[in-house]
Amino acid sequence: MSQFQLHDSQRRTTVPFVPLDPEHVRVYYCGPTVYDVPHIGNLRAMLTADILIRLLRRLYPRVTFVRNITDVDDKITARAAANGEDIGSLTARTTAEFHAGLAAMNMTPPDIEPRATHNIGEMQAMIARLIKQGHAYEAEGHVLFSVASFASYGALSGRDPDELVAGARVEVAPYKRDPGDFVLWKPSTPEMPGWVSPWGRGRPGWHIECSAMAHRYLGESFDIHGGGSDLLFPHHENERAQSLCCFPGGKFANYWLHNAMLLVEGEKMSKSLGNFYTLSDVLDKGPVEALRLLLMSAQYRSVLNFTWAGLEESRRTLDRFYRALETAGAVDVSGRGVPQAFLEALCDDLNTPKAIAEMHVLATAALAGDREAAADLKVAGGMIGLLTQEPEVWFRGGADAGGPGEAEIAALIAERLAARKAKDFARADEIRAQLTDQGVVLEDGAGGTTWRRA
RNA sequence: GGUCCGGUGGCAGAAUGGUGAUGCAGCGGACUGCAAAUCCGCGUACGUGGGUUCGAUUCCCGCCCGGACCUCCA
Repeated sequence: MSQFQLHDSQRRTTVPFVPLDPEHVRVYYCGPTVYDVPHIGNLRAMLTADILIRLLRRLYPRVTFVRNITDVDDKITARAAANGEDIGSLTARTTAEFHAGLAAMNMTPPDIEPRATHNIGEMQAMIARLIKQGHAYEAEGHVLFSVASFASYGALSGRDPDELVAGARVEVAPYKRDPGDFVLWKPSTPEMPGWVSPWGRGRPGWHIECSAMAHRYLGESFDIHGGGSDLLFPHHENERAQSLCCFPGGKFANYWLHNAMLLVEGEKMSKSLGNFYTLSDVLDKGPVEALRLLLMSAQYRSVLNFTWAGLEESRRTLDRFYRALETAGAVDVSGRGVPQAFLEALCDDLNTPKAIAEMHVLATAALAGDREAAADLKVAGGMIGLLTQEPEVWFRGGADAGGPGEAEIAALIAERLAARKAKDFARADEIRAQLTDQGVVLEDGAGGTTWRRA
């Protein structure tokens, strides 16, 4: 078995991955706050999780993948109000869109997908325990976590708590004992979502939900906790503080994984700037598989610059891979192992660009007639959720493909063949040009004329 | 301002203390009535200034530039 090594954010280095229990690897990922449709930045994070889980499943007998849905949050409340929509309706709709989008992207679904609103009791129990243990305090209807009570606060994100306070630009609420203290529970006005609690009707702070759900489904210690690098501080730092203080006997996450952000045409993409692309924006311009490949074209810890030219290049790369599979014809891949060089690339901290380069090596061999290489290519692609279609479907499109129908194309090809036999090349070229204009490329091969949609 | 990450050929993007992947694009050729696809061949890179070393793109330091986080964000 290839040695899997992973970059751990806390240790700030790449280390061999050693599971707490080799028979059962446990992973927690921060999922979406469901107030809007998924955008390509969300998708990059979700895809990083997907590749991680696919690899772990290849290496270990059992993997539990937990990814939450945050369905109570002030952004949700605000959006629902802005839409004049019921909160439950908004979260149900956006959750469904999220699921549909990830399914379209061929992403591995989580084994458990807990919702914050279904775990309020777990959160309240943790908060009560933190208060009892002296790590949290009540103030003006809020419950706050006391940063000063946790000696290693800042260790995950590499921040010095004292400097944090000095440089803090946050507006410090007067009831905080320490500017770095963060909310575990906060009071709700009657029109806001709220739950009865020992501290009054209120709602949870952002960070406690993940601590509570991770504990409930994975226990006090688990293997990997992941999310976007923007979550490193304060979200993950705070989760860690809460969980370790609540359960001092556990170690919470053993490895922390953070994917880098996405740029769009060289610029930062963010909801607040409003320059983000949703999945459907992308699908208007290219096949979903091309987006999937594009998001894997940079290693997850590198900033990825999303461009339309990049999407097109990814589509052409898939053309090449599918061409290689088409050239080989039907190959038997049942029981076939994952190609070693490809697997080793993934085992090296999920080095997807290198893995894709190995697929190119296989494609080159397959194009030269090596059917074993074609089978390897198919298996490698399948492992990372690519090359799942038949080449014919990729090139010619399914029943819903636009442009001229198959019968029409066949008739034109027949007419062109007759013209060529009669040396009427003007008419033959006219037909080719006509089809090219309609997005259909003709290819004259030894076995006759074939076609594909450009 | 603080903390952290990164700067590789026209583009994307890996590895590496000593012949620098892979793909796209470009150029030349083969094949084709013309194309497409494929095949063969070619070219081009290590932000910058020092240091360590027999030798640095690779290690160390300064500088410049870009990005992330510090505030809702994947």
